Amino acid sequence: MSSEPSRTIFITTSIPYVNARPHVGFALELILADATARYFRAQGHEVRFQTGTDDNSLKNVRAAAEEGVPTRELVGRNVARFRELPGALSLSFDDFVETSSDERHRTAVEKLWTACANRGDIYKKAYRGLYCVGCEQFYTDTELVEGACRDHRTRPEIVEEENYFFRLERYASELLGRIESGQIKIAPARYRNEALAFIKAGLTDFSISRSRARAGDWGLPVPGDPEQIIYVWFDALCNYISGLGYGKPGPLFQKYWQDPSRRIHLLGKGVTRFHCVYWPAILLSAGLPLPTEINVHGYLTVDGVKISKSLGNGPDPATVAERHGKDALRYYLLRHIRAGQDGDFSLERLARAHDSDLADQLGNLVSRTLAMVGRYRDGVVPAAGLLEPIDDRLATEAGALASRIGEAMDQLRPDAALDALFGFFEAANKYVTDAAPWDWSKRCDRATTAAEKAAADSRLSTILYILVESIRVGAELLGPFLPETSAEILSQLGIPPPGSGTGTGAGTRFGKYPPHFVTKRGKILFPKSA
RNA sequence: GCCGGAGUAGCUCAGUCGGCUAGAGCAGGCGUUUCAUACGCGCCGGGUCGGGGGUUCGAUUCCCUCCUCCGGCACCA
Repeated sequence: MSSEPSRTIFITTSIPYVNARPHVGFALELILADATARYFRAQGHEVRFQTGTDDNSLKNVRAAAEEGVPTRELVGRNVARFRELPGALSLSFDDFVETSSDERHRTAVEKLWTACANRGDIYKKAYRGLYCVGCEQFYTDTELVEGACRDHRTRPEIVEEENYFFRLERYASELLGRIESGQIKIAPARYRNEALAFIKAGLTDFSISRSRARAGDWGLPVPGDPEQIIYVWFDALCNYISGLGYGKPGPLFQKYWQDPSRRIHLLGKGVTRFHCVYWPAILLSAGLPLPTEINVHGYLTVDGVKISKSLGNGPDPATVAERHGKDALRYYLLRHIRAGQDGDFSLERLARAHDSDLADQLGNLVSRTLAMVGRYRDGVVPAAGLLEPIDDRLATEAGALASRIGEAMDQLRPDAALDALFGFFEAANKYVTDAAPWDWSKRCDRATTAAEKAAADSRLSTILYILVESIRVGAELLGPFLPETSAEILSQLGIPPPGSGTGTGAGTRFGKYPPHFVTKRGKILFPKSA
């Protein structure tokens, strides 16, 4: 195996606006990103995984107004809920950008604006629109009901204000080329097609500022024109580079934005246009590198019903994780919500996945194996003797696992990776049945000659070794997806925690771990409730 | 309206360039093992592959049409 050169990877989630507490829909994105980041780290890449919150959204202002609290207060309260997520969901992000309070962000946005302005891509133009005073919002004709605002039943007035515009049109052909050539890889393909169709339909310059009044006096002011607030999308998209210190470029920005092998954005299908069109155009204008991959996931329904932040019908991921287990939640979201597709979240299905996949297949496999090592070998893993075909088959499958998972993860497909992993655990369970170690133990006891006893004993040892080693390899590979479970299994196998022992990469190779280490039967994995 | 997806066993979905008796997982039924978290393993799926039409020796897979659902074109993870 040739060792791949170590490469750096930058991976982000989109940043949600914080008008409410986080729900499972966003947890999906965080967990997808986390598993991906952990996977690449385990592969020896230098990874920086960043997330954050979109504090400056007008939706936050509205939510605060409805509650009658200052925007700052509402944002602060909800940001805190998002910040609790890493512990609750085992997230391993390296940085968290709060757009309303992070100095790095403010300086980065200003710098980005200035860079685009210096390029001649920002200009002032009158914006005319139908404005509802009650909503403090502009509407298009189609959003109105018989010419009136549906909330206030009043006819909006025509309001005109000067805004700054971004010369999006200038970048149409360049964007087209970058996407068609695959320099920006957009997956699934339908979102790539949508972006292309959108660009081909003709791009028009878009407004990137609001009057201070229209922005609810919330957000970042335009450099040199404090009466204008920067449009929240220009602001929010910038978070990706502000966390790397774009405002004051240093080694971090160089390493993870200028030079990395991959810049990966994970996002939901609702915000593809901003990421596939606006954001790359802004970067082109500022003379910066573009994302290499834009990976789009679908939306979650809950028991078949659309999640709505304002309705608050999205389950709180922290609560679900606490009640059903973090790894059970991670597992459900990573495997049973198929990559790039919409999916349904239900506690029943989560419970079913927990019981039949995690407890019965994986947990029980570990349990029965350690029980046999305990009973037949006093907890000490024996060395293998000669391998029979049945042993070879499982060993071969174990040996191929890493590359199968690698193929899936290179396409950012944790669901496919877990398919492979759990298919392997299933094979290991079949192996137990077929190899029937208990038979060899009995044969050992009933043996009438020393040679017969030795043969049976050796066969039993081989089976146990194959089993333990299979579980070990599986557990190593499980790490990015179910970190706690992985660590617990390795610990029960008597393997020292990462950093002190098996290391990465080679640790997923079958047959590498030496025998004679002592297992420590621990707690039941995924205990079932009833 | 235009563009793009999707409609396959009770549920969730796979099905490469058209072709062996259309598959998997879950749920359910039957059987079986005993190392194990009553867990595992084996067997059981006659489903008009949304409807209709067409091309073809032959279509779930190509073409047309219709129906249903969803998304984009009109600032939601």
